[in-house]
Amino acid sequence: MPDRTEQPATAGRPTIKDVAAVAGVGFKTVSRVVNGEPGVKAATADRVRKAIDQLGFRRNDSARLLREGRRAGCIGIILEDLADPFYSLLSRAVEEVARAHDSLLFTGSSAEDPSRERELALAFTSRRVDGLIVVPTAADHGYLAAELAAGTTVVTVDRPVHGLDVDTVLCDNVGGSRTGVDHLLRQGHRRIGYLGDSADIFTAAERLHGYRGAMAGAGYAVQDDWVSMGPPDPVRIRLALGRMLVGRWPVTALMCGNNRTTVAVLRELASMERRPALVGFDDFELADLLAVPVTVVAQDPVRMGRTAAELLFRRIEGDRGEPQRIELPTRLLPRGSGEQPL
Amino acid sequence: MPDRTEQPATAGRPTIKDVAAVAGVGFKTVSRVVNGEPGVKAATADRVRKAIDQLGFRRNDSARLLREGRRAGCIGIILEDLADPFYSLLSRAVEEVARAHDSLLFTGSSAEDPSRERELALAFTSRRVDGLIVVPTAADHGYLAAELAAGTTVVTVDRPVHGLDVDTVLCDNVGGSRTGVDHLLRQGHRRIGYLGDSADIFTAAERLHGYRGAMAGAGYAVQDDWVSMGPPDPVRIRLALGRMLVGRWPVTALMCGNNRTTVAVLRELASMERRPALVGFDDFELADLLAVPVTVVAQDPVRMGRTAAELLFRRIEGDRGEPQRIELPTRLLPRGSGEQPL
DNA sequence: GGGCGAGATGACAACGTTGTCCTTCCCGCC
DNA sequence: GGCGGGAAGGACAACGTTGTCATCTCGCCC
Repeated sequence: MPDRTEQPATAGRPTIKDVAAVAGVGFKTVSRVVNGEPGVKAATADRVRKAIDQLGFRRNDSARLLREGRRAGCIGIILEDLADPFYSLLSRAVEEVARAHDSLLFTGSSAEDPSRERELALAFTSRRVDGLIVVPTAADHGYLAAELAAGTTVVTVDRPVHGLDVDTVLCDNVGGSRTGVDHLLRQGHRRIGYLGDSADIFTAAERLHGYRGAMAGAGYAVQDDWVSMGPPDPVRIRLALGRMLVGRWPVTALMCGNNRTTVAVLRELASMERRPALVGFDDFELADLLAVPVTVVAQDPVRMGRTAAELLFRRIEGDRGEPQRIELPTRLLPRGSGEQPL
Repeated sequence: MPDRTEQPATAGRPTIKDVAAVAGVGFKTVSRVVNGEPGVKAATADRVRKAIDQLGFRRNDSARLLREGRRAGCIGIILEDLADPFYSLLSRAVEEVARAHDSLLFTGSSAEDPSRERELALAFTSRRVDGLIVVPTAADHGYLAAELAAGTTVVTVDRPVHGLDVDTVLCDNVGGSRTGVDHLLRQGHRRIGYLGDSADIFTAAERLHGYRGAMAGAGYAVQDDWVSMGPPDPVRIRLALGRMLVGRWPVTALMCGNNRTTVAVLRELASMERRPALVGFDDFELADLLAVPVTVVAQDPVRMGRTAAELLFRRIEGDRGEPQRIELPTRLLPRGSGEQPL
């Protein structure tokens, strides 16, 4: 029969004091055993271990980390939407780096809502996370400056925050977009439409900028109707495409500003007769297996996430160098949709 | 000029004691102001608030939650791979429910490695998370039983754990798979191949079971060569397809066991001449826009995640009813690939 | 036999909060 | 003037750990 010499004082999980009572030692001795510190006789240690097993004790890391004070052993990531393949790949890469640094990962989706981003960031810093990776929404980030001043390590990824002196990992938005549009121009297209995300989002604005630059560089004017910026809402996309594709001089090619937009556009085009050439910013799964494989300007979300996380941990571990702004290259992947005859 | 009457004792973030020193009050008074408790004169409260702003104080929630002891305000989710669209949708839904319960979310990918799952689960419970949502790997879960006994609330999702008495949210794997195969049978197919994930994964085994049941139910034998189970590795898939599609009596249709497998199969088929009919388990983005739109048996990862999270929080909030096993329905979405002529 | 050093162990403070309870002060009333 | 009472605010313990230091117990050596 099991001998219950003592039983834990509380109803919750046992503490080292409960273990100590059962083992008949001082609670500091239990702490020593748990942490493998020297200075405990083998016999005593055995007794303690037996008590630990009997009670199912597990050290409370929150209490330990509070006491130790140095690090929390976790970081937080705030992004637009965890369900977006781009961000889920990015998160996964961050998670991997965190794991290598014995750190856990809080995730939170801002849904592009500044107040929600703020709420998440403050919740994370209130837990005293060691650092924060943020895909900043298009809003004032005064609150982040305050957290920064208070000592929270922050890295922004995918987008910068204007005026905030932190490490930032971006991709070459302007150049990538320009590359895509240049590619279409090389195929002979002159009337090229642009569909992008809301213009107040950094990446969207930058990529639009790249498009305009490419068009201007080649000496072609851009008509107002050819540009449509906003969330990847099917109705908006349909209307915009309608405007671009009708009339005497419809666009013959489209540049799409991100993966969500590209997919929405493809879906609309599927039920239309026109088949404009198309280049999308961001790669996406199955792009190569569509009826017309989609040419894209690919970024590397895994590399982006990994880079950001590595920067973050370097800071956490004490690096005090100048904040870095890393711009990752993009790659044009011609697959068919961007090489359609005029 | 700013009057620095006092300065915080430590280099780290200020505490209520630092605030108290600056405001010239006892630290309990600061606590009262921070928590909006009554019993503080307006003038005193103002002084405290000023000190809070001056120092950039933010309450340490870890310390608060340790002291309060009731809940940690966070849960953890352990899944196979955060980057898998199925799981990222599921996580996103969990996140949303957590948010509604003022809870943060730890995420961790097990990569189908039992020791990694265990490591994550123990790291989470060591932080005393309020609960755990687990997509269990195919391994012994004795350690989880111990956590359960110690009072951690656990819900498993997508797969059950044999012998563990916890809430579980599954989809109708056998029925869904059967529906898919029946659909192919109705089109006149008799030689139907099956490609699934490693057979030690619960869902993979169940779906295989559904396939065999459908075939047997219709009175058709299954040849050994027609079944291939394993990770969605391109080489394995290619070899398996090779075996199925050559010879005098090649299979005329394929059932694929999950989204990863379906995508891998589609990729291999793209470079082959044969075009067997195909039904996939799990829906995936763009399935409807492929050259041949893919017929799938769809589950609802968002609903699955939401259901699991709601169950979890019901438990956390005190529900002591019998553990539930919820089986969500699947839906056949005919799109073309499953309706190909024989 | 007494002193000493080393190893084993425990007592207690501290981490940053909140809960409990006590003290102080002021006011009004008899 | 004494007293009751309520508001304001502070002292202190506690949450579950770890760090610091004191104590205790040997065995050993002179």
